[in-house]
Amino acid sequence: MSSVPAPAPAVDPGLPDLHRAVTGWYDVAARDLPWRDPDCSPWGVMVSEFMLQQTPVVRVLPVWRAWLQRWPHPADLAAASTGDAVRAWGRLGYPRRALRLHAAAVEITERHGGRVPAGHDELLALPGVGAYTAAAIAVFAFGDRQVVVDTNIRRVQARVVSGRALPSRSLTAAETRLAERLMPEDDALAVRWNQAVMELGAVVCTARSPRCEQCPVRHACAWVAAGRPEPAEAPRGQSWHGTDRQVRGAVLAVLRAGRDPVPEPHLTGPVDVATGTGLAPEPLRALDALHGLDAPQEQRRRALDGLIQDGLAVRGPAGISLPG
DNA sequence: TAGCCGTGGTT
DNA sequence: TAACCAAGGCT
Repeated sequence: MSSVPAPAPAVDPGLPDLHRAVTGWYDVAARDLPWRDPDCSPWGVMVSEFMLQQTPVVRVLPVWRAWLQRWPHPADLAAASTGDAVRAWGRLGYPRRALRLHAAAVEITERHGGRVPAGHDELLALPGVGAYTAAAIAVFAFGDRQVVVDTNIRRVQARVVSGRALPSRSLTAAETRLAERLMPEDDALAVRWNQAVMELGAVVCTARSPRCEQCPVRHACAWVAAGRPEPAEAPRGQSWHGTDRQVRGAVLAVLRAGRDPVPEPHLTGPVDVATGTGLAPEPLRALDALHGLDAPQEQRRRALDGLIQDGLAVRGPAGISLPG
């Protein structure tokens, strides 16, 4: 025994206190979300994780309910068309996530007997499942003791432990190691801990106006102790107006609004082509919005080509539509 | 790795 | 009001 080197010192001798404070707060303050229901299926958890990638909870809720109602099991979605998945995705944004979720459902159906796999590596191999989502499903659907590092947890760690206003732009190995050291050893407690820190970051330790007065660990927070210094680096800024992304979204909105193929010139041609086309009211409204952007034909064509390239749209004899 | 991929609420 | 931000993944 004496030859065994002493273990590295714990991050903080008060770690159990931290665990108690945060999970205790969570027990009282947690939002009642359907995918946190103990009866929620792994598939329900998985769908929620896909939808929550870069999309706020309040916008996910109604779409998630309708999705699970329509496709209660992976095989149900796998049997549907990708176009139906994209349409059901609605306006959640990043519609390629709908394609990836569909592809994942196909793979689960064909290679996992229709059941969401429980293993982290098998999850990670699914389309649209990265390090975060694999860990999240393993933890929240199967009770695994896995390290979850999302934007909320990164921010809480940056403030409470590192004393910085915001984490760096990209995830570092040090952050993952820190998350591992902070995680409780007990499996069940680790699940709650992950959920609780995430929730704390989502509703209290927010990016712009943190509600420190509501924070269960404000007295142990390094950032508060340092006087809440400003962020080290300026935010990147997400450009939108006039971008290809904006046009791409507007083109897809036209396709999503109706079932009938849209003649290609209506999307990419001169603006006046769009008038009196016999389109249903909804697609016509979306088409007006597209043309209201006043984007060059070249840009609209580029957007459409990109959508087709990505499998979000198909070119048929009668025009452009969502896939099959 | 940095840039790209939607959409709408908040500040 | 323009900018920022949101339970990321992929190339």
